Amino acid sequence: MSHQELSEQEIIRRNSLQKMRELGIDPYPAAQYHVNTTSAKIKAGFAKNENNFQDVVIAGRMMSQRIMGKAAFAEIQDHEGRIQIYVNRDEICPGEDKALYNEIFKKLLDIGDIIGVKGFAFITQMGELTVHVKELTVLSKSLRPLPIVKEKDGQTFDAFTDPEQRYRQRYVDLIVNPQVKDTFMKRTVIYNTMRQMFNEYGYHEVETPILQPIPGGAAARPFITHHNALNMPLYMRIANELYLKRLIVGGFEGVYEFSKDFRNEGMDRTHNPEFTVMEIYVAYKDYKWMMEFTEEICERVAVALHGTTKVQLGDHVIDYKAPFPRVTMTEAIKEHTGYDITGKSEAELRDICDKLGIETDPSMGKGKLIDEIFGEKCEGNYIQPTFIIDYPVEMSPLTKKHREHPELTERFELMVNGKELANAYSELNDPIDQRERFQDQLSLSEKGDDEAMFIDQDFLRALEYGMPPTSGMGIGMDRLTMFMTNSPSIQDVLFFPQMKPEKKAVELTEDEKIVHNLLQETSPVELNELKTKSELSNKKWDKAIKGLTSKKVAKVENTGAGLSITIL
RNA sequence: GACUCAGUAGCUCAGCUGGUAGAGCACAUCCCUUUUAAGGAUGGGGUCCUGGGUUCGAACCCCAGCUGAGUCACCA
Repeated sequence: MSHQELSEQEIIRRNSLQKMRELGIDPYPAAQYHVNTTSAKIKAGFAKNENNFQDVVIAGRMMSQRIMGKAAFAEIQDHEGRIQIYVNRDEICPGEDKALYNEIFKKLLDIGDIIGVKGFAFITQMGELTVHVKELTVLSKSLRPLPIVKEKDGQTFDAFTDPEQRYRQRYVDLIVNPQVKDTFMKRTVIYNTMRQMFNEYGYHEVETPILQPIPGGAAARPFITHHNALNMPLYMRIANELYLKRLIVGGFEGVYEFSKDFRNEGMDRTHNPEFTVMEIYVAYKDYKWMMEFTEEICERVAVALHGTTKVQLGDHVIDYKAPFPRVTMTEAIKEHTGYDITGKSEAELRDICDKLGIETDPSMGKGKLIDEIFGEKCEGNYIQPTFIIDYPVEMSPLTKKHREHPELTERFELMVNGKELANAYSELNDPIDQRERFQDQLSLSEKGDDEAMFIDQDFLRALEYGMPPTSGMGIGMDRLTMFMTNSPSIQDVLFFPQMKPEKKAVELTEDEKIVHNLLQETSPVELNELKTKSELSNKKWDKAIKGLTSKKVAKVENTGAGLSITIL
């Protein structure tokens, strides 16, 4: 990057860096810096025992600086918060040489630089707990100015709020917006709470493949990739269900996995292409047991985060106090639409959809139609935690048939705030039934449902060896985190939400611009056609198109039928 | 994918009816030894998202595009 592209402030900071080196200060020292406490520990402990804080060493990022002649105040932010420091010229420079204060601290250090200080804690005349600095060490020079967010009496000034910048430069967001960091700390507390609980129960945390030859366990469009050495397609996993159940077959009686899943579908406030699911499978249990287990998870997580089962979420207070109501899908639909779907045929269900104003298409089977009715008319009504239970068999190909109603399955979804939070079954372990259900999915697929499941022969083989009765459950961890931290968007609970890559404006020559404009009208386009349209000479054409490809603005591909040019 | 809104200094934002681009913070120089969204003085800093068009003249109006956000659709 040339100096011309740098802003004035960036140039000044690079110059400061240079001057620092000239003064014999290493702006990026290698040696370990021995910190002996943190901002939060000083704040928590000073009032109880001042003597414990007469020799403190802390390090962090300088977030503000108030210089008054021979003395100055600054704030240091470490991983637990901020604390003020007091810097006096004659104390950090006891001899004749005052350069460390006059030059380094006052002029060459900037907001954002990382420093370490040694000193003692005291209270200023204004009542602020402060570290009186005896020794100051430069630990890392920052070359870019940070947004300066200020706060007074709970009011925030000049907040760094632009969502695009916050998501693209999450590191900056984390530095200047403490509430953002807090959300991610809470996310970790949620994981730790759940892990601890599962481990208390004696279940094993395991890992299963992300690259799979057959994407199974859910109805979703997968990402596809290619393995060069094997020369075969591989899919990114959409769920881990089928692998975890293989482990139950293998003799584990309780397994769980926190797993990144990938779905090649739309993105919005609640969907990111990669997201995290926790799936757990426990042998000799059924979905009724799993409901109580799920209640315990919710209660423990809420209490770990908030000290209570009541959690604010938007305009609602969600109470995760067990037990949650159990409502069958049939009851739910009857309650919110007035229609009883019991024993209805596909045609009758389609008729109900028409009357309710729900669009249908011929690829939808019975299960999908019922799912549509529920999703359209019922789902949004369940704000407080509610188990919706006993789903139609068509929409649950991996679930055991209901012990009393063979047209239903032993399945529940936990609804919170009108959205699905968890999904669980008494797992289907009859291999012959399972094979038939897969066959049914296949015929759905042939009807045009591109989410219907593939047949996983190896999974069927595993079931044929015998799987104990098992209950399994999955929780969307991102959604759980959103609910538990009152975050309105999934981007607020993912450090690095998926975004389009940043595009830099590229300088184009006149001829390149002509070709580029034509490409904006039609792309991809056949090479000779584009060349004719551009009306450029052979030489100019060649130069223009080579320029565009080298600047990664366009790409030339051999399609077999000829050369085709695509805009990037 | 559709619609709506937005893009101006490092950050947050003004910018009237189209007429030489502004403020606060930050930055630079200076004053000040317990300040605290420090204060005071002076100064520097701009591809007004990009490309066209209208116009004597465009940050502003029109068209196209890019990026983001929101709503909806799709999607467990």
